[in-house]
Amino acid sequence: MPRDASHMPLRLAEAAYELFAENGMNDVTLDQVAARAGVTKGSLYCHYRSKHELIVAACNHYYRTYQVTVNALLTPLTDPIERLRSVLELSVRNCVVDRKSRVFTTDVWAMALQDEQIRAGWAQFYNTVRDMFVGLVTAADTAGALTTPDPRRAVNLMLDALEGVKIRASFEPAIAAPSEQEAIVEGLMGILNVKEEVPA
Amino acid sequence: MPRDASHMPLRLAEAAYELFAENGMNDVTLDQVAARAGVTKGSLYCHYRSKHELIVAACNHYYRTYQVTVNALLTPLTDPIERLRSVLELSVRNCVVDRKSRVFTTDVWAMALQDEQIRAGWAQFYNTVRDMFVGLVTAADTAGALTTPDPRRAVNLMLDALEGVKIRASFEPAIAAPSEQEAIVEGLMGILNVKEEVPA
DNA sequence: CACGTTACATACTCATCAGTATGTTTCGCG
DNA sequence: CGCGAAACATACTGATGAGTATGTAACGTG
Repeated sequence: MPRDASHMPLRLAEAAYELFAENGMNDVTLDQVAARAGVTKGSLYCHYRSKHELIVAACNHYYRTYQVTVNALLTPLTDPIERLRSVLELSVRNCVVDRKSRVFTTDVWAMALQDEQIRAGWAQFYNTVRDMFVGLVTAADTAGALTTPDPRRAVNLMLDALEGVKIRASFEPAIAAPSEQEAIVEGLMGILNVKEEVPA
Repeated sequence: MPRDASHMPLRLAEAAYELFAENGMNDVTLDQVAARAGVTKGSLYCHYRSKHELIVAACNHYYRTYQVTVNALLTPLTDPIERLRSVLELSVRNCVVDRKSRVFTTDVWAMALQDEQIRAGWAQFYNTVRDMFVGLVTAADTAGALTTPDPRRAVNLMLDALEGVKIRASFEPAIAAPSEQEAIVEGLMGILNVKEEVPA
């Protein structure tokens, strides 16, 4: 066996994610990615056979990182409503503050429209996230902390709003104000927490 | 004055929009745009000085078309709640059914992240749309059809969800089912129609 | 009906960048 | 220790496509 390069694929995927998330996938060359990882394009092609493969790797890296972050946040928490609120606060903060994440996911969405594999990857990631939220809502529901007749539907709408917030944050810097963020979290909680129906 | 070419800028902008909305801006060449408009690239450059200028024109064409469509829908309607619901139904149908609109706006969002002018253009368009919705909600409110303490905030959250639906529609074809669309419209109405607050 | 201006076409340049061909270093293993 | 395989570097190719240079056709005007 030659020298140990088992860390290189991840190293390259991270470098790719960083650059993609700063400048957009179209404006990043493989030379740049290789340079940031401390190698040259020739070496990059030892580990990925095309730019497309590297993009897929960068996506998977992003998905995994998200999962790890959320798990770390949830592990110490036990109160159902606190768990739900914490993830929402994290998510909103992320949408609003983290420009990198916005740039990257927006590019992924755009690319997914033309690319089956990217689309499937995002769909799977999104399903995982949705299942997690449905779990959190159901737990809060059985604990009596809220009442949601159709958790899955409510979670869908709430996640839709969350993605919308991410987009809007690109156009309205004012959204970054703490009071705005709180209000958004409240709004999202409101979507999940269906109160008594008013009879017509 | 030579031959009348006053219609060419619009003609080219329309051709550009069509192609951008089908294949994404990156995958469309100026030769293609010119060809669809029935001219050649040389002629295109008589009316637009760069691809960027053409993209801006395509955006403005899209914005104007949206406004015209909504106005045509609203003109004959008078009942406040019907006006609100109609626009929501149109918007959801559009998000869910019209792939072109999805491809185009997603590309615009991605581009806006790197381009001040595109960003400003979308921001202005979005403000107009938001103001329209705030107007519709306020009208429905004064008519007693719903109760929304902070219309602007509610409209923001509702529009966020609407954009989110557009994204999700790219990954979940099942969303196109009529029952799903109705449920989404109900959800959006729910965001706008804040019922009695439950005291803590 | 010249003549100048503008629309439009043709044919080119030139920069960019994904991908490749080929050489060089590293290092485990027989 | 030397040999082979994998990691890495260097230097190239080739396609693509935005933008340009230059020529021609249409048409209003004096």
